[in-house]
Amino acid sequence: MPRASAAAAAQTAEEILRSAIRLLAERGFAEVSIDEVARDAGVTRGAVYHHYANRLGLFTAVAGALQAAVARSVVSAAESAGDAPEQQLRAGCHAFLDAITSASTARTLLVDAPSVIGWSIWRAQDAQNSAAELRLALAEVGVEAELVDPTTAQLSGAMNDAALWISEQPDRAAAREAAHRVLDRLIDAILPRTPR
Amino acid sequence: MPRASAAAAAQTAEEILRSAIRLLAERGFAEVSIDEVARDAGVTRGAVYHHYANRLGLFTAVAGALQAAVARSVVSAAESAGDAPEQQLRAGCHAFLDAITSASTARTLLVDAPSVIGWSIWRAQDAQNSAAELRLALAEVGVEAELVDPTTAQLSGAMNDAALWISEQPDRAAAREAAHRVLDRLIDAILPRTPR
DNA sequence: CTCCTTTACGTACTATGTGTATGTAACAGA
DNA sequence: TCTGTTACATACACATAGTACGTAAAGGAG
Repeated sequence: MPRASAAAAAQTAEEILRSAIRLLAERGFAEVSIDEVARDAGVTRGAVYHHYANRLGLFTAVAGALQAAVARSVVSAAESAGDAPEQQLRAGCHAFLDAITSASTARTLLVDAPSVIGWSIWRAQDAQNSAAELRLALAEVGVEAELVDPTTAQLSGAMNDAALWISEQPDRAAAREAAHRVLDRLIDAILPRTPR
Repeated sequence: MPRASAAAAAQTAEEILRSAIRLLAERGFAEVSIDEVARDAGVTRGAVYHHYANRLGLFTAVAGALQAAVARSVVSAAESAGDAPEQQLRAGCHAFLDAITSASTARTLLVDAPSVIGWSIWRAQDAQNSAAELRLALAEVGVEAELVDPTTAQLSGAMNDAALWISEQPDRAAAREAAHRVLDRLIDAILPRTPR
C-alpha cells in the first residue's frame, strides 16, 4: 500500500479511533485487541501503533473523545438554561445523564475508564472537563466550601450509576424518567435551603 | 513436595486468596499476574489453577470475599440501630462507607470488579448482598415503588464515589467526616417528608 | 492392612497478544 | 531533483494465560 498524504493519514487515525470506540462500547477494553481494531479499521497493527503510543494510549484517546462530547452537551445545556445558578446546575446534571446514556458511551466512560486509566488519574482528567462545571455550579449555588468536593464526588457518582442503571433497563424512556426524578430530589437536598 | 491433607489444602487455597487480595488492592487486576500471586503465596501456578478455575475465577473469589465482609458490617450496624427503618437506613449507609474505606478494598470492589466481572453481572451479584439491604430499607422507608430501583442505584453510586474520594484524600478522618455529612443530606432528600 | 481411586499439587508446553525493531515507498519541502 | 521525514507494513521478541500431563500422597472401601 503506497504511503498516504497528511490528510489521508489524519483520516486513517480517525477511522482507527471510530473502530475502537465502537468495539470498546460493544465488548469492553479487556475483550478488544489492537489487532481487532486494526482489522476493523482496514489497516494493520503497524498503523495503530504509528498513530497511538500503545493500547492504553488508544484507549485514552477514545475516552477523551467521548468525554469531550459529553462535556459539550453539558456546557451547552447549562448555558441555555438562563442565568440562575440553580437552573444551570439542574440543566447540566440532566444533560449529563441524557448525553451519557444516549450514545453507547456509558460502559467505556464509566466502567472501563476508571479501571484502565486508573481512578485517580481519570478523575483528575475529568476534573478538567464536566466535573469542573459541576464543582463550580455547586459552589455558586451555595454549598459550603469544605463540602464542595465530597458533594461533587457523590452527585457525580449518583449520576454515573443512574446512567449505568438506565442503560440496562428494557424500557429506556421510563427508566430515564424515573432516574431524572430521583436526581432532582438529590439536587434538592444539596441546595442550601429548598422548600417544597 | 508431598501432597497435602484436606485441611492443608484448604489453607493453601486461603493463602492464595490472601495474597491475591493484597496484591489486587495494591496494584489492581491488570497489573497482577497469576504467577505473581502464586509466588507471593509460596506455591506454583499449578496450585492456583487447581483451586481456582482461572484468573477471573480467582478475582471473583476475591471480590466475593470482600463483598461479604462489607455486607456483614452493614447488616450488623443496621441491626443494632434500633427498629425505626430510617435509623436502620442511615446506620447501614454510614457503615457501608466506613467498611469499604477502612480496609483497602475500595479499589478492588468499586473500580476493578465492575470492569473485570462486568457491570451488570456484578450488580446482580451485589443485589443479593448489601444492595438488597439498601433496596429493602428504601422501600420500608416509604420510597415510591417505581423509584426504589433508581434510588438504590443513585444512592449506591453516591456512596461508592464517596468512598473512592475519601480513599485519596490526605486527611482521611476529615474527608470521612465531610462525606458523611453530605451523605446525610442525600438521605434526607430521599426520605418522603423530612422537616429540618 | 492393602489396594485403588481421587486429590493436590508441580512441570512442561501451547497459544495469544503486546510491544518493538526494521524495512520501504511515497510525500513534501529545499 | 534530491533528501529527510512520514505513514505505514512486516517480522520478531517477550510475557502471560491456559492446558495437558505427571506424580505422590491422602483417604476411604474391602
